[in-house]
Amino acid sequence: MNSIATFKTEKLRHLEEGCRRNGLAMTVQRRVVLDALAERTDHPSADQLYDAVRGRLRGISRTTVYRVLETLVGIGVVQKISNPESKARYDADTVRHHHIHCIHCQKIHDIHNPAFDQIQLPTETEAGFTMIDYSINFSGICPDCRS
Amino acid sequence: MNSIATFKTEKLRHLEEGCRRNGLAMTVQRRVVLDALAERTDHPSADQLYDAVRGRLRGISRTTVYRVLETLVGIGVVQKISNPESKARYDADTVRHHHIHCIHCQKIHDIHNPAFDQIQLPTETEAGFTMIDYSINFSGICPDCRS
DNA sequence: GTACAGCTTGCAATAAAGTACCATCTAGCA
DNA sequence: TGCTAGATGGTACTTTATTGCAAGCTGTAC
Repeated sequence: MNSIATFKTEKLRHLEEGCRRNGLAMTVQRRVVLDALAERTDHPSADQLYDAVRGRLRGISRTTVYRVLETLVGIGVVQKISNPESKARYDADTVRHHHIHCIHCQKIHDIHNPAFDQIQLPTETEAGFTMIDYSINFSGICPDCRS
Repeated sequence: MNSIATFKTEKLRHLEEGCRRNGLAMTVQRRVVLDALAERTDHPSADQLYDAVRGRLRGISRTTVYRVLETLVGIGVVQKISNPESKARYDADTVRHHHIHCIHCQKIHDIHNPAFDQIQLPTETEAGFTMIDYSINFSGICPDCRS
């Protein structure tokens, strides 16, 4: 019943494998940042993650958190979420899923619904892009903001 | 054959109506910023738009461009595009359409394809959000970056 | 276990993107 | 034409992100 713990273990293996494949070191910082991200579903920004991580690894620097996140994105262990705010938000879940964001408070919630995964991904658009993946961005108003 | 000119005229009417409805003034700055945005399809950032607009309205300030864009978004004449970069990008096209962005150069291209507009928009998700709209974000590699 | 090479980190400085404040100016209206 | 609310310009500042470099740590070879 501890699905977060399972997910974290899985992500850690993902990180080990990614580091090995890319000749990168398995540092404490990389482990801790990934761990902190994997246990939340609110798609935090780099600074939010920095705040969370400072408590558990004294002395870690803000720069490192930014750099680690970029590295994790680079090796595919973490993804950056598309959002209309002016800052990066991260997600440890890298399998295709979708998001709904509240237009008032900018909260982002996951949508795992197989009905939305049936979109026919064209191999080429009219603009000549090579398609890789897609994700649906729903916009709406969250329960907290509806009052 | 001058569809950009037609679109600009249409947007200008849209702006007039939006200003009237909201008790806002029709300033030159608002007109020029909207005009500059309406003639491009590359979803520029506020600073890119500032550069474009400086040439045609001497003395316009960066602050004003940022403010005008927020106002235009507020009255629904312009929209902010969801993107994984850490800056806002704007679009004068407010009817539902989708985007593909190049993971290398961050170029964003429009996708107007009725096949992608058939998604069944649930009235409520499991998270209790009230749904408003959606947009599909495709990711891929653009022709220029494929070399 | 020790030592080495190279990647990583921390810190400080800097850049980029966005916001706040306030005096001045302008659009819209009588 | 003159008045008034609201908008702009300019500056200062905040937030978010990036760069450069010295010191430190990871992974490997012995």
